[in-house]
Amino acid sequence: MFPQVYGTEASLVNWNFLSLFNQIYLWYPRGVNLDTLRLFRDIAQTRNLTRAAEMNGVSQSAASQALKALEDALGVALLNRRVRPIELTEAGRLYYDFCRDVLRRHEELEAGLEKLKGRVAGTVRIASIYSVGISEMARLEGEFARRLPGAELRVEYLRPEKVYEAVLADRADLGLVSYPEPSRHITVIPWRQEQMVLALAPSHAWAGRASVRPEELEGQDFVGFDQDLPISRNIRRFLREHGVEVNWVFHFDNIQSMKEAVALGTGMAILPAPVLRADIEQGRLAAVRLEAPELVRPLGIIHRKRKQLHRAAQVFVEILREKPGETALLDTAPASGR
Amino acid sequence: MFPQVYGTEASLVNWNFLSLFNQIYLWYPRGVNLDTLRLFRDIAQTRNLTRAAEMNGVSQSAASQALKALEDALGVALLNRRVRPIELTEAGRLYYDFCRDVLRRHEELEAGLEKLKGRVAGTVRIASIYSVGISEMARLEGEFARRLPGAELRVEYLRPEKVYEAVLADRADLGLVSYPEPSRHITVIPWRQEQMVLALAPSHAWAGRASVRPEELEGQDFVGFDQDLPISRNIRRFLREHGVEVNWVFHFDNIQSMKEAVALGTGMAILPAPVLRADIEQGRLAAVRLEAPELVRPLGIIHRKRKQLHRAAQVFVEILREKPGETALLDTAPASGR
DNA sequence: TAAAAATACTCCATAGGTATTTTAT
DNA sequence: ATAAAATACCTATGGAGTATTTTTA
Repeated sequence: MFPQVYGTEASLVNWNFLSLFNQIYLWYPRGVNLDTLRLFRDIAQTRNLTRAAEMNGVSQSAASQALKALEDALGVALLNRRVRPIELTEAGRLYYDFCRDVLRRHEELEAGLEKLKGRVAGTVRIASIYSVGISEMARLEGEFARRLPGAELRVEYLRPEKVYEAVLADRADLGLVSYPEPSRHITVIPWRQEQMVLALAPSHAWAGRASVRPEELEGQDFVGFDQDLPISRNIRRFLREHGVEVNWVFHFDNIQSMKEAVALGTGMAILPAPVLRADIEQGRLAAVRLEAPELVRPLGIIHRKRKQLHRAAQVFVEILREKPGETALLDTAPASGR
Repeated sequence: MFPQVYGTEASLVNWNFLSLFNQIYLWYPRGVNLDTLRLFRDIAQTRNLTRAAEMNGVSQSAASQALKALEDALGVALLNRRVRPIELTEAGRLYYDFCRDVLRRHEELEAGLEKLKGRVAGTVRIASIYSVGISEMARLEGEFARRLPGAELRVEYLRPEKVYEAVLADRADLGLVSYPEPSRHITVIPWRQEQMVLALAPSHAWAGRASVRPEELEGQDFVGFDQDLPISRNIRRFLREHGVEVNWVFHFDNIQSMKEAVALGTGMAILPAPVLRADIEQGRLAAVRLEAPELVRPLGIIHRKRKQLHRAAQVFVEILREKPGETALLDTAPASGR
């Protein structure tokens, strides 16, 4: 708090017993904030650091350190670690109650503020890239409505840069993007990895095949993404690594155009499997598995750093993350059910 | 929260519109914790950032940044800055209530924990170096008793290193030391600067003088502090800078022994004025002002970093800091009253 | 022996400082 | 003109990650 008050004079001085202490006591100081309270509440409830850490999107190590710092700040042990599963001490119970009270009070505050802002606290505003897909969203919307019957979900489909813009300007609570890029203002929550497959015109000779090896792509006509998109770089690196050169016929900056070009037989394309589902079902396109499990498109949830997500938005994030990344590994066949 | 999840792959990629945004939006993210709540409460009460900052021991700049971060996190303005003095918005009032509720709840928690620890929440445990002096402490104790009639003050006088030890081990809430040294575990709150004066035997020829110039010290017999104490280095640097060489007769590691040596006429000494008061009054020692206003002994309050000081301890710190540093500039004459 | 928690080590984001500019009376 | 608040710029630190060790059942 007053770190460099004596900086000029006294910190040149070194009392040797002090440097000694530095070696004796090694600890991990840390600020206590709402995240800490949530974490401790979850630790108290689950009696499991690892799980609580996971629930709060941090590592087990971070949870352990936060806990230690908390105990240190309070000057009292909150958990009895001599037993498994861990149990709360008397002080721990007091602190647990404190956490719950404050967290509840904070929810009230949020509700009050949302009301002021003239919004229903239950409205989640999503900005999404086109290629996340309507069908996927419909499923999410259903689940959301089931869990929070009173709440509303508003989804806007935008070009990627507009998604970032909407989140930054607080016109959207959450953004769904591919190759999510954290920045000073944007926090990324990983969502899922979509398997990339080879999209073909249904009339193409390979249309019926079970899979294709990368080497077979040599010299084929290809429809690609604009060169400066991350997904394009990824694909080109992949081809390079397999020593394959393809014949780029067209480049587009959006998946819709690429699909059309492929459907017209202009060439083949490497695309995320989920975006092809409807087209395959309706016979407009065919898809073949590529023997390249590493070729995926990461999707992420973005939101403004430090912005406190309200309850409904948190629930939506939970729903998104519930089905872990592996939706993506669905085969090229029209994925059965959900 | 998930900072390097895509670190390996995607952060090599740079979407140019993102870097653009980084230049457009410049803000100051910051965690919200109890300090923030206290700060905002004080801002709301004083309607004055600068004053509130001061009350919380941070700079005006820090307060401004914290406030901005807070508004950002909440997504709503808390203050109307178009007027002076600043006034709260509707949201600001909501947040102010929130702050008070949480802060009160936190005090309850603390009280509960202190009770558990078997201590009265009103007991402040002070570890102090000897030379802060009994008389000074008596005054402080009186003021403390006046403000918190139920509370108890327990003072232990220790050697400097033991003071640090007691604070580190949480055997003391606060420590009073000279040349306070912040460290990984210790936070320093500046307290006051004690003017250094020339201590003489009452029989010494200079005893009646109003002041002495540094140059006059050349060749005099001196009683000094142990060489490796910060105060000793300070004094020796001072002499060196004035091109003066004195004749060191004895070195001691504590002020009491030095005073005795001086009283016996072994030599003169440069000592902090306040520690001499009683001896001067009782005629055991004389003191003369040194024409060296820069020669001071800084005193500081230390406490464990991140340790939450309880209410009574906070009050004690306030009392300590109330009389700002200039007690120290009292002349060598037996300081009149307070 | 396996699962959970604690610790070692590292990195970079950020809280907060000083200095300066902008804003409101 | 002046006092307060905001901003520019910079640095030390501490929050949180991965990797490893220690602990309990």
